[in-house]
Amino acid sequence: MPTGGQKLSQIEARSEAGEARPTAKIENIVATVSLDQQLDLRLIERSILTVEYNPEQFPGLVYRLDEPKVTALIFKSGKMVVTGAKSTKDLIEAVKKIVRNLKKHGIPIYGRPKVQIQNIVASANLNVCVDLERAALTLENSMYEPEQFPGLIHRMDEPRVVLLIFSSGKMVITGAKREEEVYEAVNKIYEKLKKLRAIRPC
Amino acid sequence: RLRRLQAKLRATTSIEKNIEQAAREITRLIEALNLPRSVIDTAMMIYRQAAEKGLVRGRSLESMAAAAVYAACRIRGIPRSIDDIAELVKGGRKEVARCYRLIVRELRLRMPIVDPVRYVSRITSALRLSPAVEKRAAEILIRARKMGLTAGKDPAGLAAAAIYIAALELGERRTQKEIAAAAGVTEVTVRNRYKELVQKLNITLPAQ
DNA sequence: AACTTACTTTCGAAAGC
DNA sequence: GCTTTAAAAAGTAAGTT
Repeated sequence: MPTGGQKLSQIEARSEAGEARPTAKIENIVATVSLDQQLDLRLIERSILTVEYNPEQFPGLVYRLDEPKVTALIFKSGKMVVTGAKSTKDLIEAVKKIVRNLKKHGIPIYGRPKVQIQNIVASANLNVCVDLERAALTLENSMYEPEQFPGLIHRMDEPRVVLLIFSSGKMVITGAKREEEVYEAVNKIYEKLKKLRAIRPC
Repeated sequence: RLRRLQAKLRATTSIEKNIEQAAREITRLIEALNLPRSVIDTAMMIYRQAAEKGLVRGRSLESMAAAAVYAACRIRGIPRSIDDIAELVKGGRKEVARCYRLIVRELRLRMPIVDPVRYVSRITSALRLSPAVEKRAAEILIRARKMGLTAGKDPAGLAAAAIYIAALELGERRTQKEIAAAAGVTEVTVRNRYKELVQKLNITLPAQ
């Protein structure tokens, strides 16, 4: 078990004994932001030429920021969805930049934006291969349909996340609301696969 | 209390009528796919359980019936892809797949993992290959699975590659194009699987 | 045959059809 | 349910060169 509080991404892939250790990386954070005010999307569309806005197709206005590289969907209710951030810091920085930019272009913003993380997507590597057939037969709440998708889909109860596990030992974790849940899920699935003897050397 | 009884009776009648109609649809699909009659019983049992759990509400009967047939084929080890079945209904592959996942999850069905060996005879017979090729292809697939080469790969592609190799070994060569068409995968997939099997199983093909 | 691009699966929120 | 966004995993597909 890794040292408490330390992020898996900072932990070495292998201990001195040579035992494989999982590594994880946050790939995408999806968050909602509330500005608590109505917005005139047509005004934003006229002021900022780089946005996309097709209300017939989708009610949100698409705003892309280069640094941090995120995409925001802005709605007339003053709520938005920000996707693409690789860290909480990037997310906060991006929201500040977007609000600052709107103001700079003459769109008045009154209150402080309220940010809520809705989903965290991460990739991880157990650094050992997984016997998917064995895992599929012994792991609860899992689905493995190689005709349709090469990964085993596992719905974990606690933390409540979904994992896409591949035979290479690499995986995708999604549905997490806190970064800690990602590391918790990776450690938990690693221990469980070991217990089920569904781990094999690569 | 009479009202409740009537409502319950009405609901039961409604479900029974739905199941009757589904039985006709399931029979149609099974005949169109040339599946053994025994699959009907399994598919009907699955559909009935799904209907009784209320999984049919708001979903097309056609797609749910197709999903039940696909699940029945899986349980009975009959090699039919979800596309083979989905192309016979208007909902499309995506909806049939969604219904199938719903059925498996809600009824907590333990689906056996698709065995590529099951696809072999279907492909070899379409190409008029000998039983010897069939037997050899199965051996290759069993060895491949033991070595962990089949995880995550499309069983049809694996079967196609094993047959390609077995046919070459036994002097009954078929082109990758012919085999790919019979298996319902692309030539690129047959080639990729074939290369990996030959390399990792140390298979030596006859010269030329 | 290589490359490129693109689609399969998973997740969540937004507003409206 | 759908529409739109982003991102990863590994396999398969399709179009070019």
